Amino acid sequence: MPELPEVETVRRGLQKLVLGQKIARVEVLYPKMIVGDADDFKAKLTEQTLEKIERRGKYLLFRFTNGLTVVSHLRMEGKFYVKEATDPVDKHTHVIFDLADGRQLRYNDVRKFGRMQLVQTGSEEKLPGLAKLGPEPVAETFKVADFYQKLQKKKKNIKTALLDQTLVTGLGNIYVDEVLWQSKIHPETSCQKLTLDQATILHDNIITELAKAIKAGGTTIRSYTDAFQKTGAFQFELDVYGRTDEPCKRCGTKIQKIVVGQRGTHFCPHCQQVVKCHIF
DNA sequence: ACCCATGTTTACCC
DNA sequence: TGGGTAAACATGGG
Repeated sequence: MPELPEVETVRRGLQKLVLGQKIARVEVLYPKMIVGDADDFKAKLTEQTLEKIERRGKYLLFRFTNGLTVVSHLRMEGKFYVKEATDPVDKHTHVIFDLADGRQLRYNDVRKFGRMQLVQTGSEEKLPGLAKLGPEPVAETFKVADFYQKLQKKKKNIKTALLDQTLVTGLGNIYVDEVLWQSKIHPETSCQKLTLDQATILHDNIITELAKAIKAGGTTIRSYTDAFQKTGAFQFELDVYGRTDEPCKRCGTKIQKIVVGQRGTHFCPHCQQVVKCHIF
């Protein structure tokens, strides 16, 4: 579910709901959710105030007083909700933050893939997941020249490379299929065979697509909701993802679904052709 | 019953 | 050592 636009939508919702709140107590119902010692996590966060919520790639960064940061990754199905303490607790709720005003910030995750970790603010950049992240997908940080140079060194297909978060951060399976379709690039194209023109088109499409998806509140395919338990609207704007056997919106050819790098991959066999060799 | 699923980390290989 | 790839994580839905 959550790729960058969904994580950003969650961040904005939480920012409105719980900013400035003091943590009265933390309950951890599924300790594996916490990287490190869950008791330590609970003890250190108690009585701290949430000052800011930031985001890096698909990671949420909860900034607390005393230089503490909770790094949270929602992975496939993680969600944050804000509930009254008296509301019934869902069976997939794994962490509960009691707020001083009587409400609770609850972390819910059907598949239990998500993780949360308490670190000293600033040191999150050294965590394995964050250390190798590429630039945020905005014009200020994501530069074509750098993107193209890195593509020249990658020995992978473009879809797998875009999913690994090192060229640029934030794309997941849905948006990768979308930006490759928009750019008329076959998902199995070798990175090294992309031209500077193709890299430029792809770069621009990545920036605009993710910005549009944020504006729409993200994409809900099966279960994504934001902090208000509201679904996104971008699923209505998808061009290829999930459109297997439906006509390509550009040329009418049936959209195909194949597997690339273990991931279901949608593309138009007419608009997106593999570059198999260079003819000089 | 079997296969699939929006993501990352780990183990293993070259 | 660095890069690439497949399995692992855990659960629900079609």
